[in-house]
Amino acid sequence: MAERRLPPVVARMWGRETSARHGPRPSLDLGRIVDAAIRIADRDGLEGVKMSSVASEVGMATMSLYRYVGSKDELLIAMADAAAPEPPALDGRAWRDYLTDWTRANRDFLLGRPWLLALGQHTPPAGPRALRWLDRALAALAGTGLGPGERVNIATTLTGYASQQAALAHALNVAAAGGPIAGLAEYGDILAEVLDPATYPALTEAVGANAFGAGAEWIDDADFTFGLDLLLDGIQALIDRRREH
Amino acid sequence: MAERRLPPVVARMWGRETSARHGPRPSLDLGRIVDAAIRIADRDGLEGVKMSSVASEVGMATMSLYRYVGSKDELLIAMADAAAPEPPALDGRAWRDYLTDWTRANRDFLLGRPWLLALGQHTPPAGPRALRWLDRALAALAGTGLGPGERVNIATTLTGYASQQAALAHALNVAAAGGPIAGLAEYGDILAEVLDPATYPALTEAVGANAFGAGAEWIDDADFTFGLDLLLDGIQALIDRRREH
DNA sequence: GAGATACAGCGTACGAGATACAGAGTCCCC
DNA sequence: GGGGACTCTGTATCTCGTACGCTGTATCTC
Repeated sequence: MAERRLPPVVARMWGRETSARHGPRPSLDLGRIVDAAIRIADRDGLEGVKMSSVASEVGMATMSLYRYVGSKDELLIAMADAAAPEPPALDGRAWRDYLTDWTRANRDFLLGRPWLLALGQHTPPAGPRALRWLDRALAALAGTGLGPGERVNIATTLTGYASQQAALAHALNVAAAGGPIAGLAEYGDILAEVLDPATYPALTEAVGANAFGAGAEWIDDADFTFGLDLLLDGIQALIDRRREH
Repeated sequence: MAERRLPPVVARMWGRETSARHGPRPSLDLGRIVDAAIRIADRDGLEGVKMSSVASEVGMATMSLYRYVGSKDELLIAMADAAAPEPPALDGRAWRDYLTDWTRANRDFLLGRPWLLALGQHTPPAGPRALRWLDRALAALAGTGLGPGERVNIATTLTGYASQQAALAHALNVAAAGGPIAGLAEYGDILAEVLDPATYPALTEAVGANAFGAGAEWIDDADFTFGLDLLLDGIQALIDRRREH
């Protein structure tokens, strides 16, 4: 088992720059580069983020970025963390109240920066922002009598729920704005055109009942709340079970 | 509002090949190409899927593929659909029984083909396989008195839950196998090294309590079932509410 | 002070990979 | 039996990420 170190960017995200002993001082820092990259992603989407475009945004040569990031993937990791806002303040609220707010805020910032969804979190959270989110959720669950592992588990599940909902809502927004499929109504039309009722009986019926037509319930805020309440109810049940034990 | 057609691959996925009137018959079909691509992805991961590697897998020149797919992205869309197995058979089971099975099967095939997770479903399902999955879930909910939109919504939520869980489990597997972060224990060590207790009080405590150490509860099958039951309980509650109305 | 040295910034070059284009062969249709 | 659409393919191009090495500079050592 080889010895593992922090991925270099992660170290830099925490300000653990190896203090230079010799040579000129760096004229930039990771933060400025990441901010520039985020600005570009907000404006042009993730495909606009190229090493060259980021470099010119900060006014440096392309290769200069590699003094700070090691690879484009590392830059993306740093972006994923820095693009999140600060988590909502706990303010002594009860766990359920707070976590509702927390999860909604989580979904909302993903919707505001949809390129975060395309990034896909393939790594456990290790940046300062992401860990601050995790910390607040754990703090909210402090008085519940749940074990530390359970609390982490819950926070993770809620994060997953938030990004799932964000991805869904975003897919719809894209569709409505004229993506490959124009919108829900179009989607229903396409299905109707293509479906064989023998192979897809239930779906055919749903299409016939206009489940995909305009005004159909799909994912909106009521759905978000509904699903979230399911999860929170379950957590409540778990707390109760632990308490009587 | 411009007229929308099916994305070209989708049409081909449904066998809507524009029947050739002149010229030589195609020596391949989309299915063979997609199968080859899936074989490569299973063996070498998603990075192994290049137009050139797929082409040589089917024994054709790279550019020949473009007679069938239009672009690499289209190929990926077709792969995403074809890589799913058939959904479990309903066999007259009750909705809850079936959907439990359905959701688990959904998670499992994602775990068996982790590159599907990296693909990220940015489009609503439109392939034959994906729609068969949707159809079966809708069928399972047929007798419940829920509206068509609600049923679709439920199926979507469960799919999301399955992929969320799969992504989580896969991230852990990668970590355990020596990804950028070696495993949970290492993760805890790293956090311990980096955290400032003043800014991350609850997290620090969790790390201290070994929430990330070996043997900590995280995501395993019990967690999957637990979360799933939460959702299903909620669905049951919704059904009951609709019934009394 | 006067090197020595490590490190910042950057120009150039290379390599991978997707895809545009054009030519050559093939087969259906009239 | 000729025309034209359609298939297959080689070559060329374009976009990007990034390795390498040079140049200058600021700090350290003596």
